[in-house]
Amino acid sequence: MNIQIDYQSRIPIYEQIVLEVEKLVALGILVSNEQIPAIRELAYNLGINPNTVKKAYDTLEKHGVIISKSTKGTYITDNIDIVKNRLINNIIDDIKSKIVELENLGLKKEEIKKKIDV
Amino acid sequence: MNIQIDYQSRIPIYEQIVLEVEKLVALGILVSNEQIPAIRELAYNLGINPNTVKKAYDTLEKHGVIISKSTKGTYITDNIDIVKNRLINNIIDDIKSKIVELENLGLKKEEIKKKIDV
DNA sequence: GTAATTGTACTATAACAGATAGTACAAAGG
DNA sequence: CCTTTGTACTATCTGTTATAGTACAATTAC
Repeated sequence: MNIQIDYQSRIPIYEQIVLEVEKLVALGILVSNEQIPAIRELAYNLGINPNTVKKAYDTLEKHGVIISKSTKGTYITDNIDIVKNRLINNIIDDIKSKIVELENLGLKKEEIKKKIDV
Repeated sequence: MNIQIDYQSRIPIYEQIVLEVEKLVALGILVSNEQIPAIRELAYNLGINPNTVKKAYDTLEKHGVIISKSTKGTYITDNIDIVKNRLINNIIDDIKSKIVELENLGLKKEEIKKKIDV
């Protein structure tokens, strides 16, 4: 599993793992029912502590992205579409709120459209 | 100076002050050469430590938003337009990168346009 | 069988950024 | 003088993040 961590980032490592896995799922790189690396394995590969990976996996399970099957490993949920849609909607909402910010600063929709070139 | 701080936010207080002041400047609520509250005064009003406000003011001065005049107080720069334009460009860049994210997730420009309703 | 691997669950500690507390100084202005 | 201003320290506290280490039960592989 190819995950990129920025150790200088303000975003905690465990949360970067969450975001990266969700992105890989949304991109279709990780598919339904696929097994993802064991906690200790991913920790070793990233050069970080297993507890940190565990924390990320716990969050991902709470988000409904993965399912841990006790001694059998951890797997991607079979409901990828929900994950993808949630991700897309979050981004859309971000964009919308930023457009409102721009409007508050006096920009008209036409100017915004021109600047962001949609 | 009406500043809103979210003490639960992950964004540090001093940085929230920076963002809020820059927003007030961009909105035209704070105008060129206007004096802003003394460090101790704003700290008292917000119920926080003067050192925290000092850190925010230092950052704002580095950003070219305010100028401190030793014992005479602290003032808004006379070059508000630069501050405003920088703020706008930052938001635009944010939006652009999020649009790229959406495209990577398979959305076409037309779909994006429809969803964000620009 | 048994050794290795899996997720899980702890406790303890370290490291870091952010925030607070307190003190002090020089300069300006009334 | 006294107050207010920005500035400059040191020390400490706090909460989050991350590490270290250990242990256990269940499954898998050989």
